[in-house]
Amino acid sequence: MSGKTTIYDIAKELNITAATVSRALNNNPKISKATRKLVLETAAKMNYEQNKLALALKSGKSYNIGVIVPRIDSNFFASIIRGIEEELYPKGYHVIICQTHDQEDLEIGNINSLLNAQVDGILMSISNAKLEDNQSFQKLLKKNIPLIFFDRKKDIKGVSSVTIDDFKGAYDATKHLIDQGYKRIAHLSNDRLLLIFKNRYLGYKQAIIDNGLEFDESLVIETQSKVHEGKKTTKILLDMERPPDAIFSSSDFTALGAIQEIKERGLRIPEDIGIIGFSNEPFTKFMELSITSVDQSPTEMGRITAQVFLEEVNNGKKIKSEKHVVLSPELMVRKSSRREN
Amino acid sequence: MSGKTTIYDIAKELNITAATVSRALNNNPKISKATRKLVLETAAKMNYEQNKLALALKSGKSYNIGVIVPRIDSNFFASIIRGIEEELYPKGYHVIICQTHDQEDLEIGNINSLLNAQVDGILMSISNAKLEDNQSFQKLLKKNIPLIFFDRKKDIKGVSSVTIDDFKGAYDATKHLIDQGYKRIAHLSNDRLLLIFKNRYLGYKQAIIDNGLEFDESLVIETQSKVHEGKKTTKILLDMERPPDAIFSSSDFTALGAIQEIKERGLRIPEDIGIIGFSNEPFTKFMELSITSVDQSPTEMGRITAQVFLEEVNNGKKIKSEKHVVLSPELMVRKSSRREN
DNA sequence: TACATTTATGTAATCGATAACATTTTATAT
DNA sequence: ATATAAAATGTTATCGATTACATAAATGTA
Repeated sequence: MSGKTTIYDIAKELNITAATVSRALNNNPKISKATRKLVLETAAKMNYEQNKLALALKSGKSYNIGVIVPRIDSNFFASIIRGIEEELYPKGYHVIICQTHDQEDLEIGNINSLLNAQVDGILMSISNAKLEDNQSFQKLLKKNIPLIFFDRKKDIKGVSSVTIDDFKGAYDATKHLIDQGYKRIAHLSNDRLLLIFKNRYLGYKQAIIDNGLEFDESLVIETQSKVHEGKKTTKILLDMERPPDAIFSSSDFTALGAIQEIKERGLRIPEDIGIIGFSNEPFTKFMELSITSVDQSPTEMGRITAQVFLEEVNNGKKIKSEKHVVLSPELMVRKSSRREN
Repeated sequence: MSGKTTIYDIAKELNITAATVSRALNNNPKISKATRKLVLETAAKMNYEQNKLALALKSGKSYNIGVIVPRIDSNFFASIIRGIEEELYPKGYHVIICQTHDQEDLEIGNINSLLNAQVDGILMSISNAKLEDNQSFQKLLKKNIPLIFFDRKKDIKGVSSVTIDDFKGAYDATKHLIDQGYKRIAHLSNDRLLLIFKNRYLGYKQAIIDNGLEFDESLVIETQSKVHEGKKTTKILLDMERPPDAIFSSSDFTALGAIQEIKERGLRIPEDIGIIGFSNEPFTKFMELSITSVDQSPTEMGRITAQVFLEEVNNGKKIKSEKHVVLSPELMVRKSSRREN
């Protein structure tokens, strides 16, 4: 009554064995055309549907993959997940989502929880830089379950990654500001234990140096990726004896906070101060004063992460080779930094 | 070597049977303290971890639930998913995400695919109004698998839903415009075969009528939830013989398009024309000209949807009772409609 | 016709955990 | 010390599908 037709039901109905039914359903060559046809028809009639759970237990492949992100309700991560899902669904995979909220214990808990659920792979963006506990990762590797980092990675032997060239993104952004004539460029940084922020900092610094500007460490301030934090930090910058005339922010949200503070002080953007954010969040384009930002093509990143996973799976037991895909970011020049003409 | 310790391994190690191991691990009372301790220690030593797949096959509960949305990379749906995940993860559930991209075949495909994966329930926002094919839904119900609609629902007997009071949201928004002195209010609608848009239209209409304004059907135009569509439609409105002096849009994106068109014509907001959107997308608050919008508290909606699911699961075989939660929307009044003082 | 092949089907084990039922061991009462 | 109850453990079937191996049926060959 409650659905759930199994191959045994079909077998009984036709007075054959479950093995034969299984073979018929799987296009196994060792079966007569007549029987196959009969089984297929009966299966359809009885609304048979394969129980993937049983298959998974038998085969050791669940066709589920886990995706771990700090949070899902940010355009960046949501877009990555979109890309992953679109790439994997056609191949028969389902995507399980876990959020860590930047909590280390949840990060580890999620990994274990996904392992218990027998996922075929884990794609994740690590949230905690201090996550010294490589144990959970090692466990994955020992079990030969593909682990792939996207965006926020950790250097672990045998683990592939898909990231963007944060250094280049930052370098290009800073260079653009310099080209626009800005001389004293500040940088709203973030926890530099995380590679992405470290590299953005380094790219910024290199651009300053390469172009003969004075590099002033006091113009670099670490803050959190929140609007009000950006505002607070900008207050500090503007109150300096020699305030900056441009700000390259490692986050669109802090860039927005900076804009708010700058406007409150009656300063003009981009005439008096230039602003660039990072991530190309949708709102940067929507603002009347549109914000120049670095696009990370997150959907593409998700797609490629999924592809790298598929490659590893298809590679099977072969040599576990790391693959590191580095995508090129694109500077989206908008009003907040375009001073010419 | 490759991990995967099973209860049989532990049993062999201790010269007992798997059943005893299972009992020890599950705190079954029928076991001696000594054996339990021994098993627990050995399990820890051998890095045992329960295979949820085997458990799922045996128990018929996968502890996976499917969530089907049109797309995940919109703040609204991402926030709902966030709420769902946060509510269900602590209860041991994993959330599987599927996107339909508003395609009917994908919608049906997703349901079947999730069914095969033996999910314990499906939470979804239907994307296609024309989805006459109730077959897939009936299949779910027949199998006694909880199906719960959120936001975009369909009236199906036995199916619970969590929605917001779109009528009220629209009514309040329109009433607010009227209170601000706007006299000729247009409505950017959307496919009214979908209940949410139908109800927003009805709420708008009722507010117009209740407040003695003239209801003019030509001021209601269906469009798609895209910025450029909103712009295009607004063009039509502004070119009318008697153009509107306010626009209540069923989407924040069309509201944004409307603003762009209005500004290009040199009209002032909110002085000449008032604007209200729907959904309270993050950017509405970030804009310099912040947009008044109707908040749908999506994270809360997700949470409650999950709770309704849990209730149905715990209800077990009991009377299948529909539950319809209707959340109250909140009007977020911002600059785009605040004309007084 | 008799024997070798090929083809189709059946049998039974397996994946890992659980649980009803059976059996053994230990504790308690007489 | 013996009967009996209670506690602990073992045996085995089960969830649903797959598959190596065994067997039966069909076909081919001499």
